[in-house]
Amino acid sequence: MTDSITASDVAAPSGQGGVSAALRIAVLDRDSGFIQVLSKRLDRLGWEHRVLASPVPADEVVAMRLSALVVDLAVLGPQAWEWLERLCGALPDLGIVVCTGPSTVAQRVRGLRLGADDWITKPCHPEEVIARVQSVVRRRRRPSGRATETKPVMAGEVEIRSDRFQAFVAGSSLDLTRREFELIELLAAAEGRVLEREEIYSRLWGYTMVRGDRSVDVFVRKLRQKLEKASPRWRYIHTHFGIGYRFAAESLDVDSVDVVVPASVPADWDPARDQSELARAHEDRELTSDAL
Amino acid sequence: MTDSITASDVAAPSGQGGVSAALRIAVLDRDSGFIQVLSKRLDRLGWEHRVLASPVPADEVVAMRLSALVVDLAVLGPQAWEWLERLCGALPDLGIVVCTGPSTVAQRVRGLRLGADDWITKPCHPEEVIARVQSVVRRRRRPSGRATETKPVMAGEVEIRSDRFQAFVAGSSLDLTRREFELIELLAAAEGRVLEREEIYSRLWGYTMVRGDRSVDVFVRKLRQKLEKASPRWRYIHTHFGIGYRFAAESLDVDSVDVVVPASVPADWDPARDQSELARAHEDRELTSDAL
DNA sequence: CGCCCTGTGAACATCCTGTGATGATTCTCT
DNA sequence: AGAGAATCATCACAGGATGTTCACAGGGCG
Repeated sequence: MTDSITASDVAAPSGQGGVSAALRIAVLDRDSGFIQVLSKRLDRLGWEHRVLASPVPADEVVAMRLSALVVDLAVLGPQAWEWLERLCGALPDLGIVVCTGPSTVAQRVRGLRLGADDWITKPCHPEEVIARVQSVVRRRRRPSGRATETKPVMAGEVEIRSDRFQAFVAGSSLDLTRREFELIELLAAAEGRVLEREEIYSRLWGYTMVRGDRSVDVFVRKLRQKLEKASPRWRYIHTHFGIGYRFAAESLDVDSVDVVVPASVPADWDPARDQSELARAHEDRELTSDAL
Repeated sequence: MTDSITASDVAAPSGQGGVSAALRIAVLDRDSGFIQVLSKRLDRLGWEHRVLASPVPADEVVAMRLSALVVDLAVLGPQAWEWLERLCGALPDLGIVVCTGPSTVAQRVRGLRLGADDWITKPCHPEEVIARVQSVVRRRRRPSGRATETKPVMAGEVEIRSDRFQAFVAGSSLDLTRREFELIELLAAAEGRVLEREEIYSRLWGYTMVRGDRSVDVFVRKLRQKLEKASPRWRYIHTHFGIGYRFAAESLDVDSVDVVVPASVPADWDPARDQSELARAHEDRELTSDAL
């Protein structure tokens, strides 16, 4: 196996909910060199991460809402097995990657049997750690689907529900088509920022807009019609001449002078989504270019 | 590696639904010594297994209905990456463990990124291979553990009983076939969310849907027919054009203006994770109690 | 004042879904 | 093992929903 690896080889096919959406992981280790190098990589990936120097009770780990945990068993001392077992029992959905010094086959087998998802032997390349964490999380994610990310977005009178691919006003559906929904979702996610036509087009259609294409305008019109019919006292999509469109719910009622309600999201919303996908291709490229 | 591992140490107590329930795996390798030793272990575990000496097209792998595949990339030759990628793409639910000779970090990262679930470097102990396969499969299986959940799900007039693989209306069975039942179960479990065709397909068929496949539609139709016949005053499966289907019981009766009853579960429902967690810890404990 | 941009409606092409039928495969019972 | 039934995979076709493109009208901007 002497193949050379190029960026295109490794670049992952950009899936919707791609594997490399930003993850949240913790590293339980004391090897400062390892931690430093790994942290740097994690930063670049845009993953939230946290370094722990000593064993943490399961409850606290729960509270961290991690996707995965990288742990050096050496830190745990003699109670390593017990701790590992308890943690795996308490958090069956947590990805656990043991990354530790030389070990026997028996130890590795035991760790894996106790519930660890992978076992890496130090010294190891941080990139491999990341790849293995991704692999573990990828497999973990599939079942739960998007059950977790079902946060409705509100703006004015409309409620945008990604889980239903629909927008609602007072409980009744706007009956949006796929593209219409993608459009309102995109605009609403921009939280009042102006989006240029080109950007809208490339995000929805996946390729760059050719000059003179009126598709975006047409869909904006259709959306406006449906919004107007369902929620006449509000304006949602605002034209910015020569630039594009901005989404912001504005009431037309006289009494409420200037009610402006930008698209809002639940408090614990994770902002990194959009960027992460872009960052991803980027990331992958870097990953393999320098590495190895 | 000083510990000696004997089969009895690790051999799974023939648990009924344990992690080590019999798996079905294939080994794609030509290293006769390795194969022989591994096969012997697999026999003792009671796993169905099959040795392949040369790359097999994805379709055939599908037909084998495997839990996992252990593969030595050396067997695949230069097209190893391509083959791996295609296989992972087609069978997102298949556990893939690469077990191959010395490799670079880059190669391992690449393999994992392409969809492999683990990567073991030869020479390796067969017990570790087995433990890693189990680890991969354990993670994969979690969601589908329906054996224990015997809570009937109600939606409109239909009652879905996972324990009987049937749905009932007013006590009489709909006589659903296996696929039909899996479909209604999947849809109902989504609790009113829209499921995309691709997702439905990959969850029911286990591999990725090719464009133009109408299987999902056909089964939706069959389901609708049976539901319609048994419960004419309700609509259950709703089409979302260009996306997929959504399950929600809606009454057609005029008096009840807009009765919408999303799939619900009995009041005493416990997000069944509890049980599975318990079950899991249990298994794991057994597995390791004697070992090492 | 003229140019370019946007709003609008409609025609057209395309894609998607519902449906019935057919052949292949698997299962069951003898 | 073999016949028969049940189940599944696949196809072709029709109707409808959706997306795309066009032409024209109105309005902002220099």
